[in-house]
Amino acid sequence: MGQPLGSEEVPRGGVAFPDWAYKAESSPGSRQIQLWHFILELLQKEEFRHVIAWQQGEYGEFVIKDPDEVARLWGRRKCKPQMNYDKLSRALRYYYNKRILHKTKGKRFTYKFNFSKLIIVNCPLWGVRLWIREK
DNA sequence: GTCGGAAAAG
DNA sequence: CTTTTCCGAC
Repeated sequence: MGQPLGSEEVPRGGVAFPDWAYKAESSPGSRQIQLWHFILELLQKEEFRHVIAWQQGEYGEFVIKDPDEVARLWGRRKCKPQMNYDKLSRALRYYYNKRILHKTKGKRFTYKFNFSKLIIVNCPLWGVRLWIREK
């Protein structure tokens, strides 16, 4: 009793807030939204389930069901009308070395977040769940 | 489709 | 630094 109302679930697991999860728009300077933020944003909304969705079975794995639409949405967000899946996927490929994503080989349009070093947390800034790196 | 080098933009 | 653009290779 007497617990403050309106407080969301607190992050589980002794969370630290390091690098890339917090590089949102609130970063010092002027950093734009990053692609993996955008992907996560789409993934959490039901209205985009026909465009991009989590793959059942493997946690962190997602399938782009409509590459053209994802590219269009991404292009709109970044004011890059000429965006297409070919370019978007190149940006995704740069994440391989950054250890944010990797490809699920053999599965079309399927990628996977590196949950080996990720942890789920509630992001108080957006009121959404984000994955951040475990420290 | 997917990969990754290279150059360029912001 | 991240992402965009272009593109040859597989």
